[in-house]
Amino acid sequence: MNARHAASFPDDTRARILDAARELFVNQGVEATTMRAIAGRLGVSAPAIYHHFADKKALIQALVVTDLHRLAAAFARAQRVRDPIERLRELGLAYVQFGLENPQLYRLLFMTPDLKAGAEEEIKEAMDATPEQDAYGIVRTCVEAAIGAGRFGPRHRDPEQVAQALWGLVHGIVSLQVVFSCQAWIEWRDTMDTAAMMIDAALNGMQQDGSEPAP
Amino acid sequence: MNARHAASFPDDTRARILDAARELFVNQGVEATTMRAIAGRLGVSAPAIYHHFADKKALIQALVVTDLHRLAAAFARAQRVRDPIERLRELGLAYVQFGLENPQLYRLLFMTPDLKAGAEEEIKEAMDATPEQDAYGIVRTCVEAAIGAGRFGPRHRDPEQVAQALWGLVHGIVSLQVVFSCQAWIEWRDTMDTAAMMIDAALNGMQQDGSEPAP
DNA sequence: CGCCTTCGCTTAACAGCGTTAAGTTGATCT
DNA sequence: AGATCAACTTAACGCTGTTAAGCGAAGGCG
Repeated sequence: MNARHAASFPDDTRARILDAARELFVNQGVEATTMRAIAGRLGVSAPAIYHHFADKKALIQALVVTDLHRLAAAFARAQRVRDPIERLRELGLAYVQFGLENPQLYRLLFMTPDLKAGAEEEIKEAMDATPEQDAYGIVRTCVEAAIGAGRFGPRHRDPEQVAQALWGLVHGIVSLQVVFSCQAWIEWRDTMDTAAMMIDAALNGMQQDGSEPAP
Repeated sequence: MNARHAASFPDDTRARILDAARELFVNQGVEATTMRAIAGRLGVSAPAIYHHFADKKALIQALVVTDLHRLAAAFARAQRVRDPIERLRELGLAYVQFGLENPQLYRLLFMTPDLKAGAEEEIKEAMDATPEQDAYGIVRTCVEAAIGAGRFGPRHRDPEQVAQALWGLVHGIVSLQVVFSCQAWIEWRDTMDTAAMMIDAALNGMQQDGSEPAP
């Protein structure tokens, strides 16, 4: 028999490391979480992790690739909306809600530079392998549908650019909140309200021509 | 005489520490810059810094308070535009340009959480002391002018909310670029173009009513 | 069966980090 | 002159991510 010995599950150690790391990262942040803490939670020593991941960066990257799918999953309900403009609106709101509900995970996925520096290939592969879980691809496809239906003005014919602009819009509103919410010198309004207002304004504005509105 | 001895300038050491720290932070990032490296650049030992700043966080915060004014300075040209809507557009473009030209400084100012956690009071004081250097205040004032002139639709009567939404819009576009520009699986468009397109769309959208555009 | 490789893990250790403690120097104040 | 204090030094601490070396059990193979 070439089955593994039944001391425990196949190679669940790698998966258990990822789970422990995710929990600690989400609860106390990435850089506040030490390799020793992750290992300690599993009852193993810190260097044991290095048998499964090259270093801390690789561990984080593996988590990022995995959890990018969670965002796409949060898009499920929004994707059922028929009208492409309405669908874009719902996708944007779902994005903001995802970020507000998982601020530390959001930080990990979208606000940590240098992190994805060496993982381009893996991310691309993960996206191509399961396109229904590629959040950016979902948005771009939706933009393409809106453009194809003639819903956008002449300045908004490039799906890539429009998708990037809309992503930037919602990402900015979420990440401002993540970074500055503790700053009381700004009278913060409810983030979901602000996001809804701005998404509607942007979508409305893109449905007009480039012509000036009445002053 | 109660004048200082003339061995060197009054207490320029503190200023020299800030300058060295800024240069290293901007060139290699905050966490890649060590206290020993900052001190070494001045020819002093690392603990010497602790006579001028409580810890690394305080050093960074002092730098943030100082350099927030640089952004306001970048707003100077845009503020000369008469029309409030046009002025908002130029402010947004200036913001994006500032971020793209100083990506590491931008990261330091606007993308580093926990950093400003204990510095609320100082930032607020710095803003109140020199309101013409309060970048957020400039934008909010401009939004108030646009609202006062009746340029915005009924859903956009709250200057604070509109200012936050517009800030989020430009911040998102800049920070996506800072974090994801190295990711080649996205066909990035020119950031300034994307920003201009989206700023115009949002401003246009806010100038309409909340009514639906023609499908 | 006995050897021997390989895997998964251990303990020990290293270099580097931010930071603190204790001592030294030199200018200033009384 | 003697005390004081700021500004700095060197030495060291505890922590980090990471590497080196070794150890025991599992499994293939003659």
